[in-house]
Amino acid sequence: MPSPDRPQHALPYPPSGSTAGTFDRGPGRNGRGRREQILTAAAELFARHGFHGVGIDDIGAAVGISGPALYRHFRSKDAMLGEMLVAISEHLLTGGQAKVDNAPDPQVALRELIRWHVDFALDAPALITVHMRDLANLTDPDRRRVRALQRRYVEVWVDTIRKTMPQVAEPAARAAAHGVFGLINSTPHSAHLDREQMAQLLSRMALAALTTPGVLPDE
Amino acid sequence: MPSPDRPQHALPYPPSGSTAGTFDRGPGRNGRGRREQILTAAAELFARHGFHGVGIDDIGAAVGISGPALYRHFRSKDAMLGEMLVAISEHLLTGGQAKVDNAPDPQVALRELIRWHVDFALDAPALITVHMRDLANLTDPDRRRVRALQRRYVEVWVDTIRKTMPQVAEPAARAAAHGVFGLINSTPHSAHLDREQMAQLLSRMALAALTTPGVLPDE
DNA sequence: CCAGACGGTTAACGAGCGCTAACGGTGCTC
DNA sequence: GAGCACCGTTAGCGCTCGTTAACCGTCTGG
Repeated sequence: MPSPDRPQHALPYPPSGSTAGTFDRGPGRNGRGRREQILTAAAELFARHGFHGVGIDDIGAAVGISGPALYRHFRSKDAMLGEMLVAISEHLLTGGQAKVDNAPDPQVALRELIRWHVDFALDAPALITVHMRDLANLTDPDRRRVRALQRRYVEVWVDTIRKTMPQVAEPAARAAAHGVFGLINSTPHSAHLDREQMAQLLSRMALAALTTPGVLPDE
Repeated sequence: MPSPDRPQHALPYPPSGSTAGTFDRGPGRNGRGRREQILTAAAELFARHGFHGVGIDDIGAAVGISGPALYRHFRSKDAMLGEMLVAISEHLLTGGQAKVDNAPDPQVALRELIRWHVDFALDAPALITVHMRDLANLTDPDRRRVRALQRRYVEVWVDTIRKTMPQVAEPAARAAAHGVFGLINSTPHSAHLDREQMAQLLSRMALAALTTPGVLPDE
């Protein structure tokens, strides 16, 4: 890892601050908490140093265990990234779809969609970063799954955009949606406003970019 | 490299399409062309597979030579990335600064700035991708240089934004600038429109996001 | 109370990869 | 035409890192 902030070496047993590890011993009753804890730590590290810039030992150290112990929870390092990105993509899609389904009209749907994505980006900047950057490091089947989910998520946006502005051509709507993702996902690069200000700013920029008359071309 | 499109193995000597390699033999008169050719090929590969996903042999193969031959032109693989990213950052900064300096007023300056960045993103999508994704893989000194150049480029934007809208607070302007970068840099993810349509769309989205009244908060 | 799953440990293997070493051919310059 | 800079080549070293092997304490269910 070339970057600074390399995680320290781990203590032989869970460090003081560890919440899990005391209540979830024994067969069967654990698993869930530990796996999530590992994925969270791994996401943070992947976001900072990139997938290949993080070693298995680093991830282990971040949760207070040693490298190879991770293989009790995941089949491989690739599987960690895969599970992480598939989970994000599914979360984004189902949440976005739900927002649209529950909205009374397309205008509200679009605002809700924007806010949904903004909230996610602000609450999980590490996941957003990894999601944007490390797609290329996925296994082929994992990448196919993630790509498929992404495509469906984009379609939700495209449909909503075209319902609010029926004269916009589909390719333009798709390109605009990608642009808005880029806009909103820029959040990890600028954390100088507080959360609510940032959410408002991004939401308004996104809405203005999409709905200002004359921006999206008529077909 | 996990992804498809892995470059084929190279022929022992420059392939048919090679432009350089025939005219620039001998001591002294070459160098420039070859280095650029290598950086271009490397940028393309880095963009597709990530810095660590590309081997020295892959880069060599892409320009028709074998891996270690690259060390006749670059000190190390890190140096290639470093030179690449420093060059981009300088190019972006000096070009952007020039646009602002030559503009008659801030409004025009902002439009020119947007168009400048859009053109660059559309003409060099590989460089943009690498620039966004592989900053973490730079050597510490290289990263410092790139970061410094980026900061200055952002300042050009922040100044221009605040000259057109003096009531906007600096942190908000900075966050907005980052957002617009994300918007414009999303271009590699959506190449479904032709160049000019894409340029217009991105420029208008960016301008609307920045200048629509009520979007950027008053201080 | 004991069988066994769970979830840790350390040691070590093997592959991949960046980089160096050693060497050779080509074409310019004096 | 001797010398040399340039720019290739192949062989191989050494390190990093993902992964597996072998082993062990702890807690639980029958």
